[in-house]
Amino acid sequence: MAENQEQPPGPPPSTSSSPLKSAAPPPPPPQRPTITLPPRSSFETLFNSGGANSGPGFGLGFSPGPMTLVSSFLSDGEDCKSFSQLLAGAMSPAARPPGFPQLEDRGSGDDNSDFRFKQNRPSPMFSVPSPGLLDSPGLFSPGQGPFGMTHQQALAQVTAQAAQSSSYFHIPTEYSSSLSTAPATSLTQLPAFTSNSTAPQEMPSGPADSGVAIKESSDISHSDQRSQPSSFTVDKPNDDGYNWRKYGQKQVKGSEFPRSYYKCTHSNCPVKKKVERSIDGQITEIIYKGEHNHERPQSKRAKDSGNPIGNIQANPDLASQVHGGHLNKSKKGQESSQATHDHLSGTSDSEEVGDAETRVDEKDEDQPDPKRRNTEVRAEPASSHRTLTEPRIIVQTTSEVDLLDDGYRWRKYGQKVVKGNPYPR
DNA sequence: GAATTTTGACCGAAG
DNA sequence: TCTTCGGTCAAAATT
Repeated sequence: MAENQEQPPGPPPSTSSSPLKSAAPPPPPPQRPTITLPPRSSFETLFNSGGANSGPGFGLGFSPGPMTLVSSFLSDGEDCKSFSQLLAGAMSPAARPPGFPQLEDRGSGDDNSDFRFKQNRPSPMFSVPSPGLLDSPGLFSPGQGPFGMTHQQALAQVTAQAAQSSSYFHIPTEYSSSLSTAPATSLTQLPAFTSNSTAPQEMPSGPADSGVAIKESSDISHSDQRSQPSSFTVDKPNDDGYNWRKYGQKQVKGSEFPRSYYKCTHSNCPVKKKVERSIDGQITEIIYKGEHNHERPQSKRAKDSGNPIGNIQANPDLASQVHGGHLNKSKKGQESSQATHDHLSGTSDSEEVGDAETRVDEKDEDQPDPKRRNTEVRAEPASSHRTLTEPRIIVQTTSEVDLLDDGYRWRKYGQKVVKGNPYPR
């Protein structure tokens, strides 16, 4: 993570839009305020912090004070500027357009080739505490604007937000103590996706996979993945306890990352999932479709592993709580509800989240197969800066519900006999 | 030899 | 009707 954030936001190579090339070390920007995060990652800290006070595996004592977080941003800063300076630099509209997350600005010469990079990458400065900071009405309220407050106020805001964000990383005792012992079924509630989101959603409720592996990917960022033991790195999309077979890969337009298509290898199991991952293997988006019609196969790793991580890997519900779900529970809850609110209110113009959901949902619900009804649940930061460490999770369930009996009124506008399908659409 | 992954081609939907 | 694009297939390659 730190590496990512330390990555100088210089202009991309002039002629290529390749993300690989864009990762090449550009010359350091001369005057941009940069904040170098401590080498210890949040995730690593999570597992190591607390020392004697922390529980096994997960740092029960991990609850850095707000100033710890704030100061951690500053302590290793290359420029050793004052916080006020940093704030001024980071928040200056002269240096930052309203979108703000342009600390990784590729420079004025940047063309659209890397727009996704800018769009999806978090601000290095604020990605660690929480992208929620980006949504802080105090810091970035469009109404007030970044200059509606003094630096002291901004500092207070950041401090408060950091304190709030620190709670994201606090794992309740019951979770941490049950990590190695709790059966999968004991943690079937889906944080963030169910408890806090008010969006119309239909969580998978199949016999075996009521949770539909909300998250199996590592939320560990780049440097985290490198620094963590291999058991921490969940780089295969089949670590949710189910067995998947990749049946395709495609470069999707609009995405710089290839999308992989997986099927559940269980016989007659219709579940598929699409995984988008970045070049370095980090999952940026997962879309589940369907429901497992079988029990989750026993994970060898889960059985063999004595450490809680093994169980986490085999337990997507738990993983979702530890990797993303609980760690991001509050955050994602906010984000999800925010997105939902924006979606429902139709007033948001900041992000395609709501609209995209609507589009996809309607599209899916309008699928020709009358028995198919897909509900998509996305957990995505309300801010438009989905991070690599927070892969977008989309769950599309397929249930045996009559499409035409979904409470809406549908008008048939066409029918066609599809080749290979005896039934007209 | 089986299971899995890779990859180019194909198909259908949508504009 | 044509083009584009996402999803899937299936043969080859790999594990």
